[in-house]
Amino acid sequence: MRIGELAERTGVSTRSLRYYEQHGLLSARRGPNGYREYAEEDVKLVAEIRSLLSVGFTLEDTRPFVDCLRSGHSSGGSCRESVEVYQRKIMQIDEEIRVLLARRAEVAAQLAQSCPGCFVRGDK
Amino acid sequence: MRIGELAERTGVSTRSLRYYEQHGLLSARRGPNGYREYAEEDVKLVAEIRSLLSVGFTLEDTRPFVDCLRSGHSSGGSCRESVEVYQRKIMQIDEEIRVLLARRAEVAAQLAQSCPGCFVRGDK
DNA sequence: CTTGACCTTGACGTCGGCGTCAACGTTTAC
DNA sequence: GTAAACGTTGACGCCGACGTCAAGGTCAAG
Repeated sequence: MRIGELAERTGVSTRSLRYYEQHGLLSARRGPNGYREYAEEDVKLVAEIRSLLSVGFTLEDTRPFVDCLRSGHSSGGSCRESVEVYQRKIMQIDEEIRVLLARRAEVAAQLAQSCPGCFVRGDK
Repeated sequence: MRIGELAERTGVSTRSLRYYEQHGLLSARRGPNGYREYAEEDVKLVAEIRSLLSVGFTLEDTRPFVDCLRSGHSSGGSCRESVEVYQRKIMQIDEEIRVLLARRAEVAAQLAQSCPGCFVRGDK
């Protein structure tokens, strides 16, 4: 299939598909006219990439998952490196949450000081 | 005082001070040689800006606080508009936290599926 | 007088994941 | 045959808060 069809079937722009290829996450045979030719499996690769991006992974983070799928595994997450990325990511998210909670408290404290009568939904 | 001294006293780069001025948050008299001349109060203005930036405010967000200080209030947060920004910001942080918690759960679930034996610190 | 520490404006680079346009070749439908 | 709908590469724009040159003017100390 060509890039337009892959784009339509995955709901991803052709620009993004070329971008992924440029970064080594996707690869395509080339037809005699220079057009990219994709295989069925590429639909799954793209789906995996988008799924990971949507939960905050960077493109780099998705690489082990893509490699994992390419190497024959049915799930992109079932390789050691993917699992490591999962774990790093969770720790990273936890850290971000900690930062946000601290900020939240700090801002709420400043608000309380500037405006003693004010309160915020969620505070007790 | 000139820009170098203000930079040193506030711990902010001269580049940042000029950037704040460019965006209307700081203003300076000009000496006969074209050099910026700052007043003592500007130290407080800069401190307020940095304090807010450090808890995740954008430069735009700091404007009401700066205006508030300039209009004579002793605290940048004691004006109506500042309070509104505080409240918007808290709601915004809460939303980000919600998003992160959802992502965290989603990633942890995928990890658990790909790697049934794996667990993450913080999960019970 | 000269060095060098200060100041000025202007403008490009950073980071990521693309959107969007340009300028062109190919295929498909009528 | 021709026009629309595809494909190609290349390159700039975006967002925010600056860092970092470049190319110059100003001023105090020796």
